[in-house]
Amino acid sequence: MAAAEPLPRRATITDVAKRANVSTAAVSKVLRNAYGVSPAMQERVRAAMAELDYRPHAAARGMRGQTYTIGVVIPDLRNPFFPELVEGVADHLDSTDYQAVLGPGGSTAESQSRIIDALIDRRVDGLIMIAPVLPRGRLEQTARTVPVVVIGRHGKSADYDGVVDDDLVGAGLVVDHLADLGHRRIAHIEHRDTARGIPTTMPQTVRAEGYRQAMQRRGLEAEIDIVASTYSEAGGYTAAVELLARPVRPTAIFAGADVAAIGVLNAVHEAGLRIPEDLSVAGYDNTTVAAMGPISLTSIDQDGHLMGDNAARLLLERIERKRDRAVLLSFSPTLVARRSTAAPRT
Amino acid sequence: MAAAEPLPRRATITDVAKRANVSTAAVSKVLRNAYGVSPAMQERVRAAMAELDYRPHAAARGMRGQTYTIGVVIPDLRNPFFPELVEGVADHLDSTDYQAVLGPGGSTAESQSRIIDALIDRRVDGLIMIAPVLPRGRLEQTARTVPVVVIGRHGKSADYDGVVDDDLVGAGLVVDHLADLGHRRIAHIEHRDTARGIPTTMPQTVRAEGYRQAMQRRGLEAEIDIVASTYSEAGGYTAAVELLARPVRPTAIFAGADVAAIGVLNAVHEAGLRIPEDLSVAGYDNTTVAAMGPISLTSIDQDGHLMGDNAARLLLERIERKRDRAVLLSFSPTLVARRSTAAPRT
DNA sequence: CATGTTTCGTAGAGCGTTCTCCATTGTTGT
DNA sequence: ACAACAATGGAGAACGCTCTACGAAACATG
Repeated sequence: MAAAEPLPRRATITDVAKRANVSTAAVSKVLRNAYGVSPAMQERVRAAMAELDYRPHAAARGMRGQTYTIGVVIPDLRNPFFPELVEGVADHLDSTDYQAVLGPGGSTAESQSRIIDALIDRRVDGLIMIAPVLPRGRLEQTARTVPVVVIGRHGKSADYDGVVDDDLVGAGLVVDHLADLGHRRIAHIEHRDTARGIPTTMPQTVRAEGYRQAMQRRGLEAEIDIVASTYSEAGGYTAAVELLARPVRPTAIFAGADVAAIGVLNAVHEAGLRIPEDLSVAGYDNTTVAAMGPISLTSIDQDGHLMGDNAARLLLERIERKRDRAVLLSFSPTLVARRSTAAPRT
Repeated sequence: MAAAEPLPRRATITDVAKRANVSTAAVSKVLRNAYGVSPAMQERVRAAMAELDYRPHAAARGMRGQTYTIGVVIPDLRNPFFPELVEGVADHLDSTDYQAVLGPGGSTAESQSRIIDALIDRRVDGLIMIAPVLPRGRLEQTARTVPVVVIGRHGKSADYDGVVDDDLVGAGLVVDHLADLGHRRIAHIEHRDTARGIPTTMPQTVRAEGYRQAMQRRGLEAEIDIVASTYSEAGGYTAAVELLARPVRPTAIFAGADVAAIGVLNAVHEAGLRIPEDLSVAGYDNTTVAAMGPISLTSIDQDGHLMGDNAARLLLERIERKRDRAVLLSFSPTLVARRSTAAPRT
């Protein structure tokens, strides 16, 4: 509307300094609320910043100090559990000067590596990695360059902090729930990574192990039946097809992830069987889909918001050097029973 | 492993220059493949970069030149359509020097505004905004500061480019599909924003208008029945409850978004009605949930990948000043018929 | 009143790039 | 042979901020 806005250039620290009749150093101090500035000067500088609508230039700050930017590496935007984590992180950071930025990581080690480098090139102050598939060595090497918190990898490390769901317990909850209902032939669908390495620390491995231990605990070791597939709709589908073709069918299927459970549902549907009358199905992650009426999937709920919140807290502690030892936080999940599980027909 | 890595400091342009026995200016030229570099020097510099494992420092580049970073503002990570767009953007950028970074925007104008500022403070070269809820003025003001492409807002602007799905056509496809099946009482669930402003350019408004026009075209203007609610599971649920309580029930419900359709499914389920025998339900967006066996929702598919790809292309054109006029690309959606729609019972 | 001790404020050198000149070549035209 | 010009490489000033010194007060101490 206005005819001539002569120079819509952004105000810099120099502009503010001129306006307030102080040095740029002084303005910088106010900005970082560093030591050595009188209330009077505080006031003047803040006023000048407000008048000029000044916002510090994060990239420029980064050249010497911090960027106040946290990079979050997220492998798969489609996984409905991850937004929960991100929201937890973002909410925590809202009360600080830091800002989260997401790097779309992709699901391969190469693409995740690329994104991590890209974020470091952009000088993030710290990195939160959600379920990274990187080899441990790469993780630790990165963690020595920049503060890192890893979400969803078990194994402890001296170089980074960790936040995990106790998948061992979670898998146990499912088995107990099904066994309590009277099931004995409880099968499990596991995610078997074709890639090399990182065996025991990934959630899928721990979930399978939890299933195994719980089956033993309940005296069902003879019924242990694990199908290796992938945590995806297609993976769940093929695994279910395989299980349904067994001479003696399982009466319950525990899929290691909700997405896979959906695939199971599809297969069961196609086979003309009914849930839960003919077969009980349980998932893991308690994603929003699980709660949907027509699906109503029994699942394990992890408090993603809480986990994200804690990850952010740990990272800030690390960035601000308030703590020297590495930490691994483990959160206990809970079971949410829905209509996809019931007592087996006798 | 190695006992003494004395200085794991990152290599800078100066290190490369020293190593190759040239000036930093020369290295910079190679980096930007600018004019005035002999093949011999090219070679030497590239070798030095490789040996030192040098990666340019995006933040520092930004001080004078570009950061090669594209900000993508995404309002809701839970919306399963958005990852499609992001993937399209990321794939396009993969073949360039640019890198996408996501800003978790939130669904309010304030939070989106904050994120946009935060990204600009971090000196992104351009911004892709996914379905922003900002007032048009704010959008254009931002667009005058930094190159912008907006996805999912109809209205044309001189200051930014746009990429949209032709929601008018999409809504028409649904009505035609249902009318062809023999339905007459086709109700529509609209997202009515409580916030002020931005009326005609938002997708929801266009979808409702498309519904209206199509109903007229099919001679069903007397049956037009729009319930204002929100595009969410809860919103779809309450709207459906309202519709099912009508003295004369609709035989088909066209929810403006898949999430809302899920809510409808829940309500119908609870009411003890069957789909599609008692009621046909259609959604919009063809999210992954729609395809799931137990849900099998007829929906409108937009090619998110293609839209994201084009948004990235437009943005790069704008950043590199290859084009002066603003552009609005409109993509035609297609209908995906599934089991949630069928002929009404006579 | 000379001497410490705080407290407040500024100068000015970086941080890792880009980019505008400018200097030095070698090549061409006359 | 000499100007004119293209091609190549480098010097050095930005960019917007932080941060280490250091100076100048103001105050307390003996």
